[in-house]
Amino acid sequence: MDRFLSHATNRIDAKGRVSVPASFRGVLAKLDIRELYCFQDFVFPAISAGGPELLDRFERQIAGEDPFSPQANEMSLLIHGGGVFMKLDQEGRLMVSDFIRDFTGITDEVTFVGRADHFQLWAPQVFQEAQAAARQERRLRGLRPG
Amino acid sequence: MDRFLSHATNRIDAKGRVSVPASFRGVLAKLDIRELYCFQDFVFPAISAGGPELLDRFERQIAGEDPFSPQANEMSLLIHGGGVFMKLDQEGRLMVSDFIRDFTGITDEVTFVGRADHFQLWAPQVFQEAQAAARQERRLRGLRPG
DNA sequence: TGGGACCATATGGGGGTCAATGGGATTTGG
DNA sequence: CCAAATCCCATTGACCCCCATATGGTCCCA
Repeated sequence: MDRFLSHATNRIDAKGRVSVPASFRGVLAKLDIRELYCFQDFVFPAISAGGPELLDRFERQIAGEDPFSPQANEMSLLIHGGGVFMKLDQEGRLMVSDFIRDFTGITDEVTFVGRADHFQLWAPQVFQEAQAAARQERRLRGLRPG
Repeated sequence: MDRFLSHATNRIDAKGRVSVPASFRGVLAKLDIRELYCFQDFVFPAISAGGPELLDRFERQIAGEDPFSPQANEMSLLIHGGGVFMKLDQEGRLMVSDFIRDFTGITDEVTFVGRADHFQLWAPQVFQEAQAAARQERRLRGLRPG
């Protein structure tokens, strides 16, 4: 597998760590990603995580604008100020910091959600509801799959 | 790490000092920056800090304009009149002067915010609000990553 | 076909290391 | 000579390396 798919929920231990699903770790290994760039998602209350090239992509987008413009400044505030590099420990776990908890509402469990070229960290219940809402909206618009 | 990333909040002690996050100090060491050039941000109520070459860059931009133009005059007023050099003490702390407090509203805690080639000092709550506003604006514009 | 060996993943916790913080002592500058 | 800044040392707590245990699934063989 070469992309992040499906979702899984894992428990946070007493030290505040959580295991990244093995299938996701496999993708990370395959893409040779050793450090995760994590940032606060622009739409959902979730943390998005992917390789450093995610940040590169954002920075290229900024570079296209006037560097002194308020738009560029705002964008930097989000992707630099709102982003972190994180490392997994030897067992493939990551620390669930306040940076993550405050933004997502995560307390004792994390739902990992695959998004092809990156994955996300959600509070389980929030994810369920967002998914249900998305399904509902799709139904209303008549955009059924198949 | 070769650039300033993420954010962290530290407490100001009884003597008015605050620790610069270790990850930021690591970047400073890597770039061999011993003295910080600090100035009042052009957009947000925050103090920006970086190496002396930041000032050089501003001065080069001024040099490119008519030296007697209102723009050049204004720019100089901001980067010269609104800028200072600061040093860290042996433990990597800096004094939070009135220069910083008055402009940012900082009282007893400082949020350090990475901005790639420099970092900023914010009042924690002001930063939270500015970031939320930036995210909201981005959402309205419909600019998704990728 | 059912039981059990085997394996991979998730989880728990000890202990060392380093960063953040607090405060006394000394120097510096006005 | 006084106030503020800096040096130096101590304490606390968070994070990370390392090893141990639990849990669930698969495969093989009787």
